[in-house]
Amino acid sequence: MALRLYNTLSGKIEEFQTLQKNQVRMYACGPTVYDYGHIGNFRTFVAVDILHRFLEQSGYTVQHVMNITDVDDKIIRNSSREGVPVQTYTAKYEKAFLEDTLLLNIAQPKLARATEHIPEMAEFIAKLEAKGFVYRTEDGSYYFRIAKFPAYGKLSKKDFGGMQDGARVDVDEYEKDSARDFAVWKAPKPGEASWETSIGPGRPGWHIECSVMSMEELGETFDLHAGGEDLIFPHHENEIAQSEAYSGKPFARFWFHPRFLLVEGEKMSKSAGNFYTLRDLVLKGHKPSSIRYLLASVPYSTQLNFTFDGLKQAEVSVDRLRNFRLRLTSGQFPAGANPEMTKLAQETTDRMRAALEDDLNTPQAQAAIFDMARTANAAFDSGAVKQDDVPALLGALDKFNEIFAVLRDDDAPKIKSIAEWAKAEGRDISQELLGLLQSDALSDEQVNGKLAEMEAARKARNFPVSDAIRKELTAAGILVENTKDGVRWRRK
RNA sequence: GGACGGGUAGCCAAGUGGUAAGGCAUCGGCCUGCAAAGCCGAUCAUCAUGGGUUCGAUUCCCAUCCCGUCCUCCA
Repeated sequence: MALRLYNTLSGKIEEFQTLQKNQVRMYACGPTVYDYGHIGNFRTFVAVDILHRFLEQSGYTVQHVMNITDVDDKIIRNSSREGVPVQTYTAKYEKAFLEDTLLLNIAQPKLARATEHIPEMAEFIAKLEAKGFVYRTEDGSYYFRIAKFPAYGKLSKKDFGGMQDGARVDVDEYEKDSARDFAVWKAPKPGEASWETSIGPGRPGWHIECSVMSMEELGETFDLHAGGEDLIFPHHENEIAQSEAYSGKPFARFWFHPRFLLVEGEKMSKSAGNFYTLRDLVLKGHKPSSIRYLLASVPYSTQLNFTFDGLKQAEVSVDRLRNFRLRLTSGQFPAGANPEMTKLAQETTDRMRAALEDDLNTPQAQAAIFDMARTANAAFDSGAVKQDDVPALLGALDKFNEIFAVLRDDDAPKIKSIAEWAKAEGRDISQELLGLLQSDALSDEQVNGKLAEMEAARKARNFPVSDAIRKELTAAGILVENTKDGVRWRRK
């Protein structure tokens, strides 16, 4: 079997195929760095990351490029309002974005910054102009002539054939030949950032950077292009027009568009008061792993309802799997092997693979691992898990984690950097976050020392002392479990 | 208004032409010095509403209501 993916271009689920065997070349639209990333942004980036990880798990080498849009109207407006150069302004948010992706265990793609490719964009536009796809207006802007590109609309399934260019043309854009034509290059305006180039001064239009950078990094035709569903039109439609007009060849073969999320059942918006950046959530005391898990719990192809209740549930779910893993790594098992367990691990791995191959059905993959955990936990209790079964079970869990990336107990160190940032920015830090930070306060040695004391007290049946120590450790975010095989612990 | 996607238990949700995964929550039990973790059992779904097709629909078709995305710069 192979991965079957919904392709926006064909409007169908298709078998994913690459141009070169075992190699994927993909381009994902990244952030416009004008503010901190919100959870909607990260829903998209997590979805793309899951695709990336599953492709690697499937044996592909993945060449993954992501743009950083570091010049646009909003950036120019905000930076001038703050009185700082564009680069200073964008550097801050780019840094924050990259830290955020680390928080969520998003594998880092190769980055391509718009402002570092301005000369190439100018050349690209010059060639399009030479081919007649682009025209220059009196003020020095350049527009793409949609009428020259009959396939326009094939991605968004819009029919522009019957469109009449009416008299209803935007006042600012009176020079365009057709209202539908879009800017590939914007003439400079007083006080705005602009670049001197071979086609004159100005700055790039919104779409040109992606055409230029993706083709530069991945070739004129590559395997997959991703971005939020809102980018289908006009952004990706325009990219296709520019790129295919330029090269005369098909641009990306697969188009991957994660759907939007809702927050508490409603559209996320600042005015509705349900707008959250990733950092907002962390400051409220939510773990990055819970957030990632929740974002991955609904297929990318359907809308996700992001709720705080769901976030709590996600944390408990992740804990369950972490506990299961702890049992596997710290337990003592009778010698030998139980074929049932090996079979269970294999079936689980197969189920997860089949689920993900089915257009990345993440909840079914999760169901498979939970089924395994339940069955294996029951087998644990009855002593039916043997030494030789452990690697197989752990292996299935690892396969799961290669995709979902939530099982490491590393939330506390990650949160620490956010807490420091919050302090520097003068943001409020919740009690919950302070509590989470606690779990990193004691070193492994200190924890083990306390545990030794506790065990000694328990052996002496000095329960008041052992209970006091347990309480102390719990307060420090350490979960202690006493089992018949001895004591084990992990950071909550 | 047009195009498209969705409405499944208290919550998040998968899925199917033959009455429905998984997680969370709730209740009871087992285990346990306590706790934690785990297991077992139970409760919980007329699958938005109204029609139609069919031996049979939650799954296909139509209508209605609701939600979301896009219809030029929002992931």
